[in-house]
Amino acid sequence: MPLPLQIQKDNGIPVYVQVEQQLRLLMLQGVLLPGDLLPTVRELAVELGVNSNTINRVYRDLQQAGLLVLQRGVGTFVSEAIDRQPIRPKDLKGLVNKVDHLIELAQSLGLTSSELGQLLETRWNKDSDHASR
Amino acid sequence: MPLPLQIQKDNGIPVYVQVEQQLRLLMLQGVLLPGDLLPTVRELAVELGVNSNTINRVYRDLQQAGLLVLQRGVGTFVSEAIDRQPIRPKDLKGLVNKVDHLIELAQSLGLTSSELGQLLETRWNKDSDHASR
Amino acid sequence: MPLPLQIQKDNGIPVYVQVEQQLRLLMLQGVLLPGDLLPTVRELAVELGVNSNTINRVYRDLQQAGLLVLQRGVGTFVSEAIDRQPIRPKDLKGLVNKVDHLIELAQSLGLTSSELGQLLETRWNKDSDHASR
Amino acid sequence: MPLPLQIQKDNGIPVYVQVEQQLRLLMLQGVLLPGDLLPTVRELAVELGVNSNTINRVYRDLQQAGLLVLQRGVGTFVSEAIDRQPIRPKDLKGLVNKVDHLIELAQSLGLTSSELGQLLETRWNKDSDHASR
DNA sequence: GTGGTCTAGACCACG
DNA sequence: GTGGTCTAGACCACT
Repeated sequence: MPLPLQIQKDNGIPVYVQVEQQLRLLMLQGVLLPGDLLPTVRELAVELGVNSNTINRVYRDLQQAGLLVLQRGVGTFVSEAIDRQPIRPKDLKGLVNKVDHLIELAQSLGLTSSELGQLLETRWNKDSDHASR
Repeated sequence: MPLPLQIQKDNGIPVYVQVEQQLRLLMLQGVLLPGDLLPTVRELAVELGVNSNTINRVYRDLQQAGLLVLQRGVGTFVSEAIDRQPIRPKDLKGLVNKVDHLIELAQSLGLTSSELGQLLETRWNKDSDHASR
Repeated sequence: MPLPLQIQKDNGIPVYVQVEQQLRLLMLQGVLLPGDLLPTVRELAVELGVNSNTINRVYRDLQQAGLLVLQRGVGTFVSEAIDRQPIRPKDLKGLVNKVDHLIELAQSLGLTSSELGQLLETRWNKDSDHASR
Repeated sequence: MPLPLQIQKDNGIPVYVQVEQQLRLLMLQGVLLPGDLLPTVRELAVELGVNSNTINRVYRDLQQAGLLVLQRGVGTFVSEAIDRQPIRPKDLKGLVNKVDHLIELAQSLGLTSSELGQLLETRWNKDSDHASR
């Protein structure tokens, strides 16, 4: 089963960023577990319809972040030594639930996705401001 | 009173995007109301410590979006004819409340800001997928 | 004055690694100081006779390492916030002196550069082994 | 007694290079003497936890370099006819001593292993430049 | 004119 | 067959 990755070309966000973020999310969700073998660079490139250089960069970046292990001639694996545990399914479910409710509310108020995202970021930073003072 | 704008240079998101989004949010929140006079391009540029070209672009973009009106020799105003009403303070309060709770939850689970943002975007698009089917 | 960079193509070590290492060394030596403006991506590429993508990668890697600050449309600078001071000229001189003596000795014994390098790495790791136990 | 070989996977340097360099060093140090029998390809592969193809390549390379002799059905031996004498224990001791002192100094200055290696290489080449002029 | 992304394709290094 | 490097060149985003 191929990974559930979807990219949007020409939405402004670089493809490699999109893929990286989605892979991070999959690891966070426990869909990708430590030791798992990822698709070949070329495979994923074909699957997503992008150049293999782009996937190359994705894998490399995630390796530098300590999330993947690249073995030349062998393949690419989810790092065994991720210092962070994936979220427990129950917690994840609760989180997604809240997110969905929030989205529903925002949409009922006529907000766009980016507006909600901006609001979220603003509030997040506000919190961290307080925390760091 | 200066506008409550905060930008982060070198966080990857273009400055002009940050300013645009935040101005949109302020209008949405009713902090900026139709007819309000905005700071001069130069004033705002100095205040934020950015190139005035950048603010120029912000104002231009928002004018094209119909949100601002530029009157040469007079100043820049929030458009009187915004087709969309700002959110009612009560609704906004409820929304921000939910956002804050969500952030709290996400932080307690060890998520980063960008991860939560990514999750939000994923779920938002998932919804729209359903809606469009 | 151009930066004193020299690369050897086809010596096995990737060009981007060579350039990165040499730039790091220049910062260490204080030849490149915080705030200094580096050559344009394209300039350096031409100067070294490589593709600009390669230099692009060098700058990007060093940015991720916190050593450079890239400003689109402006240029590339040595980071002001390097947490590490360049070596004092006096110390550097002493170090280079020792290095030169060591090289002389190694050469008199008929060692090759890579053999000395290997010996150095072996001993270095031996030390860290002890230290970490 | 097994050979004192240590490899680090995923440190960027190919495994076969690490093994080759360390074997060369052992011969240089006189740990491996002409006529000595080396471990079987499979043995060494198992011991180091690498693919036997890798060890195969190591032995092949070192044979081509004239350092090893492969006798089918018998085993692999250190060549009797190495044109270069191992370093005398006394000289080696002196060299290692200097290396250790250098490492100590470099570490006290906060250098990393690779930085010192880079410095060493730079100086080495500088010398050869002079010599060749 | 800055840096940034992406492509198509060649060639290399490793197993 | 893996991943890795590099090129030439196009096009984009930002100042």
